Amino acid sequence: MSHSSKSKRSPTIRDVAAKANAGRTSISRYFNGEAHLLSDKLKARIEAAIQELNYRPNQMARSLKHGSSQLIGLIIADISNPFSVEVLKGVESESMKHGFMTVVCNANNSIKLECEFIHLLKGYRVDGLIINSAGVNDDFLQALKATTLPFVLLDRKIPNIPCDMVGLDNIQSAQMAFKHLVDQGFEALCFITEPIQYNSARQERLNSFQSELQLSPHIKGEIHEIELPNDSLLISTIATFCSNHRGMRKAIIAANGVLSLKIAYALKHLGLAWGADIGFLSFDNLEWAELAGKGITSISQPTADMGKMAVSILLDKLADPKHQEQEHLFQGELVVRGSTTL
Amino acid sequence: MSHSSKSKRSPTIRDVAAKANAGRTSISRYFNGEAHLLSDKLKARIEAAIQELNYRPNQMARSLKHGSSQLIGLIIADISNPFSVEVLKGVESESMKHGFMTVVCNANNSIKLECEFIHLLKGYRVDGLIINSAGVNDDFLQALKATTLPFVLLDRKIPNIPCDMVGLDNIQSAQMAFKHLVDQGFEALCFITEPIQYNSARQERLNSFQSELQLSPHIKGEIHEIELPNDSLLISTIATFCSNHRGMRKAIIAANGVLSLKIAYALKHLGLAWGADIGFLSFDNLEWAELAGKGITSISQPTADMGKMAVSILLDKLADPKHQEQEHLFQGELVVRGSTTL
DNA sequence: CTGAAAGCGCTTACAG
DNA sequence: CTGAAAGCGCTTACAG
Repeated sequence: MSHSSKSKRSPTIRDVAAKANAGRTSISRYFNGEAHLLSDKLKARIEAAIQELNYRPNQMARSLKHGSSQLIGLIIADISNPFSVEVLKGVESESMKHGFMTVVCNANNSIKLECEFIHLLKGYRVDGLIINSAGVNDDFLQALKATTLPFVLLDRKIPNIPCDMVGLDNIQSAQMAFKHLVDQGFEALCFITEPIQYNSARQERLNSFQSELQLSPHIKGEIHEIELPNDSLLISTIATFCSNHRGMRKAIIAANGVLSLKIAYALKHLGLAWGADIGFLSFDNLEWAELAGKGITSISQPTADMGKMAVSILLDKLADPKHQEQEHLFQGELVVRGSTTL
Repeated sequence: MSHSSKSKRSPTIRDVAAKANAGRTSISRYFNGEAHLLSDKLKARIEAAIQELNYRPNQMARSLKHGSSQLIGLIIADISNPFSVEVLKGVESESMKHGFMTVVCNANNSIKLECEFIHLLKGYRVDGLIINSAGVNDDFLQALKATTLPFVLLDRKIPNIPCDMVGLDNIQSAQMAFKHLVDQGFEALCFITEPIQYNSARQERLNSFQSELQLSPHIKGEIHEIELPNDSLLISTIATFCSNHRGMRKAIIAANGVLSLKIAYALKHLGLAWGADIGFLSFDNLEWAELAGKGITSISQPTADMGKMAVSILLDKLADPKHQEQEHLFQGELVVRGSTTL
């Protein structure tokens, strides 16, 4: 009984060898960069047989024998986040360039699912992992450790453990955001983030904001952690912030793009126009940032480059498992739009 | 020499068998739903050994033997399109539910890359393919045929060949869009699409629009195929459309979401406010549709459901290769916003 | 330049 | 209830 959907099973190296009147070794050589060792006649027969049978080597068998699957696992915290999509594109193109395929898994913001993916990917013997973690908790660390697979962290890191990682320079970025708002004459700033626990990027952005605040006593600041989705809390938080700072020039800072979308809706709901009634600055550049109202000032990240860099670091690690851990931080770029120029 | 990054290679079924003082068959049974055949004592020893070694079966070996990889390949024309992301989420969640992993490939709108992915995925012996094709040309059909893999088409179909496919009811959707605009009193309609060649969805939307136009002689209509990116052509096309129809109530229809974004920028560039100076209707619902100007009226697709349905049809096909081809069309939903209520 | 044979880590009849 | 052995489709020493 055949397992393939069509009646014929896929041809194997054996079939090709038979048809080409050659040994299996020669077929294998043909596909493994050793074609030059073959005589022209043999090579011609092999090529004909491959053509005729439409043969493709079975990667599963290949991986099993060779020990490497030429697969890179990419675990994404939330594929709905445009940030992640751009990262994915960078990872995929760079992987392909080096002969690897990417297996993308969307953890849907669930650490549990993320751990499951780690195990699944290990099962398929991916050569390495690139992880934009949904959250670095103990379960996650446990799972990661259990795989013994080389990995690179993206955007988020593990506290107190040197790891390969690529991300944004959150300290610099938050400083830049803060400075820009102060320069624009804002006097009261409301920093809103999703829960920072288990998430180093959010922590760094928040901490950096807090430090700046302490250095600028004349600026009023508020910090709020809000777990999404929670539109009503978002709305009431902003409303309260506004009523607490009447008469002052106020601005909101959204710690990431997903939040920015929600905040934009909240502001709309409250009838507050960014760039007129209130300032608004967003981490992550959104494709619609110029279209909404007067435009939304953003901290832009070189997302695709971050994906590429992650692959590059992973390949270093694959080539040399003892390679020193690398931490590559990219600078954020401030894109000024109407929302912060009252 | 070890291939793993850490010094220890992964434990195999052999190691577990040795440690549990059992045969490999029993270990295999334990992992294949035949644990009930094992005596409690044997089972206990096996579990202990698995724990101790942190053993996970090698899926590559499993696939090789079993003939099925439990992998579904998903080829996406353009992952930057939010439509695709939603589809991906549907496909992934439904696949997982049935014990399959999804291997996502982003063709980046390149038919060439798409063909390459088809071959690569075949190499890894995925059990089936879900394809949101970048374009159905001869190369694509050739590649698809060569794989002999079961497949389901998403959003786009192959002319003249019955295939499993899921997509939008484009005829109905375009009619609904047309009717809505006419009902709102628009007199001149400008339908803009990316090139329709090799793309059934675009063809259907365009054709349906054209048919409606013929049934409504009092409505002026224009149709434009524009290959992206081409901001200047977009701008000049719209400008010309407007000057050709002075004094009439005008509206633009964007054939998909990617185009809508570009058109929104073009309108902004021209200083035309949708919902005031001109009407604007978009196929595909965009997350920011309510935030931009007065909001953008959209034809919304049940994208995640489409992904799930695709998996479901593929599984039917896997269970019974002779299963009758299914074509599942979803109804579009009109979401009215400010852009079409002048 | 070429090929036979062993073996990668599993599963599945088959035998007990 | 349990396990030895063959074999999935490859690659890699090894031998000629």
